[in-house]
Amino acid sequence: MSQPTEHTPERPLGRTVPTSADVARLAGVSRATVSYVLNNTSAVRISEPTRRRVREAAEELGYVPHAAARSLRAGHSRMVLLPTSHVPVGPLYSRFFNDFQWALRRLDYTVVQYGSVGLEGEEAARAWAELRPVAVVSLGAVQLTGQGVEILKRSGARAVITLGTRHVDGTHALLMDQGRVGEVATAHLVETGRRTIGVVLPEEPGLDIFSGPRLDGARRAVRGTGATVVPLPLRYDEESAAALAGRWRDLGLDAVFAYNDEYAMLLMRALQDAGVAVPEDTAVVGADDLLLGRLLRPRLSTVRIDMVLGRELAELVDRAVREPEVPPRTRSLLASEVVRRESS
Amino acid sequence: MSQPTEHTPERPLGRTVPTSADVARLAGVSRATVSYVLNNTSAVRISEPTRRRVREAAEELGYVPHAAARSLRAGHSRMVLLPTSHVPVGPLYSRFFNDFQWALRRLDYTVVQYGSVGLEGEEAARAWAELRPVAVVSLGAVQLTGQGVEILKRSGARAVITLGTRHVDGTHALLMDQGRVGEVATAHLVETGRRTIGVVLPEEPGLDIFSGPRLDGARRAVRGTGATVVPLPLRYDEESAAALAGRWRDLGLDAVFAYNDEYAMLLMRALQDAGVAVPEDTAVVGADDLLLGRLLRPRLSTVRIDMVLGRELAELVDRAVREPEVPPRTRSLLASEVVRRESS
DNA sequence: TTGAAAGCGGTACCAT
DNA sequence: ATGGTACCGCTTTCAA
Repeated sequence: MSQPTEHTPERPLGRTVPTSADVARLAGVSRATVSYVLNNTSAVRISEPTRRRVREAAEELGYVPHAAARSLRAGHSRMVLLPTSHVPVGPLYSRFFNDFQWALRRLDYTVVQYGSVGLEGEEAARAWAELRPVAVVSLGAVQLTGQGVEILKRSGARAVITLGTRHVDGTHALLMDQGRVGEVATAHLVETGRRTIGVVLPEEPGLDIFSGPRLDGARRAVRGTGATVVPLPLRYDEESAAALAGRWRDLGLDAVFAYNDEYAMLLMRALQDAGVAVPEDTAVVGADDLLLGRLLRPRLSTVRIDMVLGRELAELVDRAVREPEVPPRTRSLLASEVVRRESS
Repeated sequence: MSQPTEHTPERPLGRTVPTSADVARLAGVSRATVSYVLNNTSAVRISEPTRRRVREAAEELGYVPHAAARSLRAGHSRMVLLPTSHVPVGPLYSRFFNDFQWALRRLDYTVVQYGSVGLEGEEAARAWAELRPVAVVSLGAVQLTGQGVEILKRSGARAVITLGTRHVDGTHALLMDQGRVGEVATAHLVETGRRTIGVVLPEEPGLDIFSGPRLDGARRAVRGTGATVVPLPLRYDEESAAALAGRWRDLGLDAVFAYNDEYAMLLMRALQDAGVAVPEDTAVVGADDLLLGRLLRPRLSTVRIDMVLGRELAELVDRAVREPEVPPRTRSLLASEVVRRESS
């Protein structure tokens, strides 16, 4: 729970912020009338001259309604809270995110991203709950606990939606089946005759929630085929890649699923510099289907991942808000498909 | 209304959100006492047994204070609003952004990103003003007008800070001198004997606020040298790059500043495919110093851009909030430096 | 040590 | 067609 603000610099502001009372005074009407006019309340009819006077007064004062006061009175808000911490870069996510925000706005929600770096579990949930959002959509940035969900719902959130790799109790969980990504990539490599398949595990923080399930998927794919999977920790820098490439022949690898296209490019370059031919000696598969991969030589094989549409998720949020009695369901949504080019 | 679900009888939806009055009732004290205890108000001394009863009651009810009510009463908030629209991807920006949020949080501000896709100028300012933020930091996503700044300040914002390429009246403007990026890149090309220098202008929306100033900077760099600058519109796809590369010899270009490393890679690949040798026939310079560039062959020359530190900006925000009487200043902050590799 | 009550800025019911 | 007014949840005097 947050401490009271001791900062209170009771410095007199040059101007005081205009309220609806100021508008009423200037227009010579009551606060009620101001509210009716500015909200176009249909249940009440206000004469045209009065409307004009109110509008002009509001304009002149630069009046802007106070969202906190409004939602306090209304007893609810239209705020959808999106906790964010480390921004997952990448065009795929970026596009989804923009679509999602745009769609929610069209549904008349106020989209607010709450910077949650350094917040964890229950503490995070409490911080979010203070804002009394009507819905919380956790994009996997912060792991939400069952406790946290309970706090949010108790404080009035009508929908809690998680987009991630794990199911959380009490939420509409949208599972991004990362395991499937590793599975299709590895299956493809096995089918094309590869036997000893490396799987890159980025050492950068935050990526393990994706890379772990992908490795599991890869293991599923080789089960019963006689092929084997070798985890390959890798930092996103040239030294790390060169070191790994230097051990390549000792490792006896003839294929690698490189986590994504960027790591794939890094590793492929290092392999080529180390005299390992791609795809002859070693096949390389990335993921994300970046333009980047098509520019490489050989052109990079990849896994194309279809992320949930922003608009689709926005509609799910809206439905969950309007019908909270519908029990939360878990849906899986990540179609993964291998795009074979020249590197495999 | 919704009937209680038989499967989850302990979670009837109609249940109301606990308030401090509920806590007071359960603890057998007044609301004032609850406030004192939960806020650790030092001016008032409450007996230990009472404190415990209050805390236990709050815990049992899952009480979370209502931020809107609190700031309504206090007359101010500690919210810093960051309007966002299209997420500018890229590790440079991403890192800055995380640092910035983290630093603000440490200064006890609540960082809120407000999704502003499709909002413009005054309308946007009004939407932000409704939340009564103590400060607004516009990262260039939405162009703020003088009018908009006025609206924000009138509604209580004690600091408005813009990070962008243009100065906006009434704000602390942090200018990212994009012109300098184009200037140093082009000067480098001129110094190494190039005469006809292309400057890539991405056709993707939103990038013109960067590319325009960069082109201007390039023009400054050739002034009086006899060299010339040729604007080169380019979409971020292979077709567009191939078409441009096909016209290369007709254009008579012997160098190109490719906007950034990604466009540079795209174009360099197209040039090589079209039989244009890099750097012999044409020198290529990118920007952003991505790892990507070091992986290309030839290794890509680039412009390294030093972005303002997140912590530094957070402190500027804090100072501006605490001393709003200090007049807004404009500061320039983007150190640009050419990193010469093999492509130029 | 604790409680009663005013009031922050809106909205909406009930009078007039 | 308008105005008076009782709230929403919380903090903070002032009184007891």
